[in-house]
Amino acid sequence: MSQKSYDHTKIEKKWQKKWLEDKTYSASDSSKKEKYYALVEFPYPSGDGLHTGHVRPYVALDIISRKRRMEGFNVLYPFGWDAFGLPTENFAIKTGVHPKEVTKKNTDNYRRQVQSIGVSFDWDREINTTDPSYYKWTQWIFLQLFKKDLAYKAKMPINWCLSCKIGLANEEVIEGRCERCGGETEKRDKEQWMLKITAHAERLLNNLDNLDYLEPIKIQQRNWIGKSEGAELSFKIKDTDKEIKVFTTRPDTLYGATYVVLAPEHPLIGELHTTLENFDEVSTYIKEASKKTEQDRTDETKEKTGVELKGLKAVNPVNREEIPIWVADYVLYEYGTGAIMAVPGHDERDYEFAKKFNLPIVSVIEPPQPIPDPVPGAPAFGHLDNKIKVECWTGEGNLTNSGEFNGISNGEAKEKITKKAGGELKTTYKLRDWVFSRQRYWGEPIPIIYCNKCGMVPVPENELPLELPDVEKYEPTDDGESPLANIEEWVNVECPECKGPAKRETDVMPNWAGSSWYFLRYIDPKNDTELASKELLKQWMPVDWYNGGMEHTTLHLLYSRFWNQFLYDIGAVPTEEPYKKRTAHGLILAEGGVKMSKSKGNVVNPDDVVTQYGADTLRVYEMFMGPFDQAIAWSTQDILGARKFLERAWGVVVAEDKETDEYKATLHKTIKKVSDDIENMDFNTAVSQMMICVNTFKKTGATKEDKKLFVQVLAPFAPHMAEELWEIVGGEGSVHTSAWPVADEKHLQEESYALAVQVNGKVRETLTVKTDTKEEDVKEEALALPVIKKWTDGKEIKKVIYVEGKIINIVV
RNA sequence: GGGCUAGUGGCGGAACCGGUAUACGCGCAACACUUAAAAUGUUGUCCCGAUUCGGGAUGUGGGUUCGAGUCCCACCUAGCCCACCA
Repeated sequence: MSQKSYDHTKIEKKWQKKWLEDKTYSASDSSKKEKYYALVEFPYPSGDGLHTGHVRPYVALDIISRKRRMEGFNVLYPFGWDAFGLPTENFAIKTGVHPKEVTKKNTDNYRRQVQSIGVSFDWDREINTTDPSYYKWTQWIFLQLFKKDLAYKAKMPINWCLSCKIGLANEEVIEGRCERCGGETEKRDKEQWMLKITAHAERLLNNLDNLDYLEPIKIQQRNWIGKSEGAELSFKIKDTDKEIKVFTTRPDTLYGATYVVLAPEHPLIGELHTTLENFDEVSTYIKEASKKTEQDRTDETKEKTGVELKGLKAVNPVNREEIPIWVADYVLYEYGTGAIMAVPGHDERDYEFAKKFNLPIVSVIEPPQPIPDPVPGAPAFGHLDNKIKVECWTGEGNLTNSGEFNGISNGEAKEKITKKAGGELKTTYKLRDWVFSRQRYWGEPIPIIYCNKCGMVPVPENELPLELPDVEKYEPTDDGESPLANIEEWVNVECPECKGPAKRETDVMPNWAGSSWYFLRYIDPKNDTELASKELLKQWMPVDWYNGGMEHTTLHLLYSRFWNQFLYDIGAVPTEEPYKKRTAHGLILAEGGVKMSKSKGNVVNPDDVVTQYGADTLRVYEMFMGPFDQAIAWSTQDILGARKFLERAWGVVVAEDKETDEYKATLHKTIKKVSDDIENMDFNTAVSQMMICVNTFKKTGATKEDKKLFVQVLAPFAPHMAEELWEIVGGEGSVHTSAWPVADEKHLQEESYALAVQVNGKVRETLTVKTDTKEEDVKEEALALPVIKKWTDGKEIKKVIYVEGKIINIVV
């Protein structure tokens, strides 16, 4: 009798143990089967433990991996830990416990939790970014970047987090605040390691066309890279030997430039301070601007500010006109050349600024008459109304007030005017180089040595890994240097080249480093001579399906594409792009639709659900709760529904076999729908179809062979229960290595169907029609129906529309 | 300000290419079983009117169509991403 009742605890323990022992989910490096590489983003093992939000993507790709195995693929579905990072370090600062120990504790807990959910990861390939045998290769990749001049040092106005005492990449500053701690940030000059991701901008952009990423992901990456084509022009500064370089997308409007604007950080301002008549006013303005976040500076709703550089004039390179120079914080130093030519007649921001400060507005492009209405997707007309549009025309048109260029189209004028001005056509990108150093402890040490004689010298590759030494205190020094700077015996080394005295770099890498290549290491996780063997890489790459959070679209996803492209260029990996297909999951919110957070006390621990209802219930619930790519609120009540479904499923399978075929159509429809839905990540409708199947079985009973088919379809979703049921119905081996069932077409074709009969588009009656009935016969039958007669009597039938298998519509 | 996504019962949601709106689940109600409760099972459950019939309803207002949740236009609301990109 015990076989008849569903005891999730016993069943789940039993099979998890067996799967681990049998290595049911190990990927084989020597299999003749076709490979399939499924990947989920490896987690940062925080002290809070696994989140219900982690479970959703892990289970989703687990379902795909399990289906692929049953379809005969050699599946690699690996897992690991992205364990460098600030929370662990901050915990160490507070408690003095070594980050290594904290990481060990956290990963052990995570591993236990992930294993309790029955995700079919290949645990033999587990990796950890903080393991020296792993970060040896992260450091190795850095050295290759350094050798190819893609890693360089630069004094950068970087974002400085006041509370973390750490430099942040632009990408890590969210609304002017530190992405990690939420603290205030300011701009500060600092020597930083930079990675030249911009060198790959064009490839990162172009390759997107041939990748199977969700469309919103592509759009977001394209916008982030932000390619724009224009020209670089130089304005001489009158009575000096200096000039201002500007970047413009509209060189055709050069005759309309009535002033030039520098970003507050622009070095020319300092260089010219002796000629400046109002230096005090200007430096006050600059100081104010440095306090503002980029967010504030670029907020369109805030009024523009600026100060004229009195005593200086710029000379327009085409008409020799002398125009004023301003400094204003709506111009960003990091973008383009940090200076613009302002054309208020044809640029909205310049127009607003000119209006406020009474600067001249010159029209050099004639708007077509009449001015067309805004077209969606056309160049911005923005918020300007029609009257203003005449004064500030941002669209296309022919040139006027432009000397020899009058009358030609502005498109044509771009190149010609650039040439005349002695400028250069240029493409710029919004994408900025990646600030790659952190003045912190818990990261990969940057393997560079500074020698007074030899300069920057890479640590010899045979000395890698350069291990992170133990420190007594984990806080950065007061001037913001890494805590490593305090360990003299580590810092002071011999120069590898001249053997003279030298010092180590004390900055460490950001935690994006380890995650930029981890998918390669899974392929050959224990290799000590290469980051992974070339043959194995060739066998497994690229990743066939990568799922992760939408929030990583512009950071991790771009960084790792960049690294992979670089490794491809130096011949270390076989594919230019790492991921063939990328999808994204929606967030899981707390009950009530708000974010789960520790401070709100509304975090759901998956352990509790697993204990009370079982892993299979948790899995089925998370797949059933709603569309996979959408954010959705947790509901404790609804978990019960998933559990009841599994109990009913258990019930119909252990029930006595019954010889009948009433259920066949439903069963085969289920096989087909679940198969298709998994591919489209429509897991919610796949589960609902299985529910329909169980409800049908409950009414009709089923044969042993057909129960097996159902158990196989259920297996990716509820692997433990399915394995137990497989044993009960006498299946051979493990259900997870059995062959994925195929729907029998014979049972999918129905003999007859219900046809809706409409009159004037309203359904009045349904008619049961045999599948192959001719159109005329159907029409005749429909018109003869008493209910339809009632609606058509005494009226003229104008038209009868017949859609096979669907409806018939009578128009009167 | 821009972009993207969405708005359907009391709730989560379903609806392929424009073709019977509300599948599936939760909740709720009644009934059965029970001394009772839980569990389970059965039935019902968009709204209005009067039953087997009729009318109305997919954020709002228009439009295209024999037919619109789905397509087009305008607007409202929410979420996410981006943000003076020269």
